[in-house]
Amino acid sequence: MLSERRLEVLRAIVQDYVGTEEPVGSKALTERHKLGVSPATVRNDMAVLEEEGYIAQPHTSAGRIPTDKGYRLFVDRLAGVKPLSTPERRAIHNFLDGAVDLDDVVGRTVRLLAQLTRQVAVVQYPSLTRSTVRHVELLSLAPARLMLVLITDTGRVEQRVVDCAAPFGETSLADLRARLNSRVVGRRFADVPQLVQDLPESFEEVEDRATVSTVLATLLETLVEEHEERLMIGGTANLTRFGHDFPLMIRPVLEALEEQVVLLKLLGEAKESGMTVRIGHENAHEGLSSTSVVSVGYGSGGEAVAKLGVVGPTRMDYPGTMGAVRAVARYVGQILAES
Amino acid sequence: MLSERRLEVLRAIVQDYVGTEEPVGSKALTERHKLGVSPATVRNDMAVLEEEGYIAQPHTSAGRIPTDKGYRLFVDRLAGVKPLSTPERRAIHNFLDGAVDLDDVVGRTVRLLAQLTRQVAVVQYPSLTRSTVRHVELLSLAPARLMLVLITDTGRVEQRVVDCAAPFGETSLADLRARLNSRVVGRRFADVPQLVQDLPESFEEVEDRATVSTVLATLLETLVEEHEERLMIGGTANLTRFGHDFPLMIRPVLEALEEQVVLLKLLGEAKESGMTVRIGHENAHEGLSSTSVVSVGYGSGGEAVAKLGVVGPTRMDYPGTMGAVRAVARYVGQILAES
DNA sequence: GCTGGCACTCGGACAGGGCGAGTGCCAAAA
DNA sequence: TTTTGGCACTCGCCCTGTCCGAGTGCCAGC
Repeated sequence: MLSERRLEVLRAIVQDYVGTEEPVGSKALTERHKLGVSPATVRNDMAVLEEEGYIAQPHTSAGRIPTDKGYRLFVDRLAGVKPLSTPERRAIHNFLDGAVDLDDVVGRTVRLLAQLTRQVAVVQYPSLTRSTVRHVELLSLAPARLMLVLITDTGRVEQRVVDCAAPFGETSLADLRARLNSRVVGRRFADVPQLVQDLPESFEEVEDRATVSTVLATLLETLVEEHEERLMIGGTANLTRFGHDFPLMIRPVLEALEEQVVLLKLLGEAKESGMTVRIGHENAHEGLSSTSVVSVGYGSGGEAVAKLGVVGPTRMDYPGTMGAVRAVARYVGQILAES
Repeated sequence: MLSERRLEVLRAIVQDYVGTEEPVGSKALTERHKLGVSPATVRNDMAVLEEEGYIAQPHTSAGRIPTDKGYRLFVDRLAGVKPLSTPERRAIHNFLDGAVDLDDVVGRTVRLLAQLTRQVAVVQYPSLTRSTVRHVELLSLAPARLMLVLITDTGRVEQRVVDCAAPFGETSLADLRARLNSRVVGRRFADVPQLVQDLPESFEEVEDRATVSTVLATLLETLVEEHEERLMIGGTANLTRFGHDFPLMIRPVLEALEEQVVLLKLLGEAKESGMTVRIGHENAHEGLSSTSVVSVGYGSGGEAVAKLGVVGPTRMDYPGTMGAVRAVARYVGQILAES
């Protein structure tokens, strides 16, 4: 177990390194922080911290930098979440209040997060399966061609064209539309499958039954498809602030960010509730092994319907970033609840 | 006027520089290309080309590199458009054929273009104003709340929520829906405003007239709004192949790419028909002053409904890039026409 | 357990020298 | 007039050696 002072030394190292981007030595530490001990003592503590794997030195005769394990300890035990300043809060409100539709909300959120944290922001669209149905619409585009439109309580709209084997009459269409809506409106998407499974049987015409089945199949397919998991990223220009070695780091990160699948997995790995911080090698994807990901769920009501977060160098201002991410997530939740 | 041989020298310089990324000297030129003259002659030609501003030398005693003006001449008079290889064509088909909806088409196109050209790809969604209406749908979400859904022949779907002052009955709604569709289906969006302007008057109830006006206002607003001009970008990881000085160049480019407005303006400046190549400082945005943009319109029928293109270093393989951009645009056009 | 002192290590910055690619100019050849 | 070979010159790059200083580890003393 590390003594209180050693933890204090680690905290100081992290803070200084995040600020200066340079390995921090014992002398500088004692000058900038009131540790109440001499550099020599700090050196001993550093030796222990290094022994334990919390810090490392890039080369002999250089200062120390925190390891992933060091950041982990810092985040878990040494750092709080820094609340935002009043101007920052106001900025969030100003920025988000003018949004007109869901695309706009997500777009603004991405830009806001990127600006606030000065890092790469990732925002997932509210997931279908966790939302509730506001309305289901069926329209006929051509005799044997329907369009299915789903509207969620988070304002998301999903549409899909359905080709039927046989023409489907207007009355049957109205009928199906009414029944469908009466069953699913207000329910969670996750519950939809079992709510509609017996619908085809209630139609008399054989052809109609087939059509209804096709429509329902499309509906269910829409719900499970990966396509539901859209996301938006922004602030990639902030990658240039990565550090001196950014030319080497930036490429794998950009590549990872281009792969929606990777990002979705990244967010998917985060805890369901509360904020998740994944540091360096804790991220499965190796392109992201020198980045940290701070993510949190957000939602219109009590529970999360999607996640958002930022990706930045492991050497990031964790308290500030966590504060910004949390604040934005909360406010986006409110916005969605209102709309 | 430059002699034939001098043009040949310029062409050789561009080709070599694009290939090697290094200033090219007179000796190397004569070795790699069969110019039939000695290095000394080439030196004289180079002196003239430099005098005229087509090439420049980064420092004394280094080789020459093409200037923007040099690339311009190269593109205009010296280079053809390189047709794609058979495997490349096949790749386009394979890649694009599986698309299920418009988002998917655009997404695949972006990835395809980025991969083919190894540069940053930008694809604009088919514009509303140049598409034709396939269907207009009105649904009632709540008594005084409607949803307007627009479907275009290019498969694009746009929806908007309309809040009305007064409730709007089901019959009025059906009535409006029918009238609206009978007037606009199959027409170009650009013509919609004048086609619907007298609709409110045909309703008897004063309240209904107000509602109809509101709905139409929203409809027209949807058409003109910037929001219509969505686009998707991809392949930003290719920016790392920019050259040795990429750490300096990449930032302004990333910043420019984040600004949809900038990109839209960029594409907007391109010619309506045929391919447009903007080289270096020809681009208005200064962050892009060391990049070239190759863009072209694409569309489902004869005329262009949107544009797509790539952004890369001025030192790019113009013939190859132009070939890829043109081929992709053509095939996307076909895909859209079929769907 | 803390502190001051001390020798040691090593990376980074700086300067000088050699190398070589490339140039410009010029006089001679075609 | 154009092309060519020759030649002196320039200058960026790389390699080397040196110096400097920050930072370390260790140790003896408090």
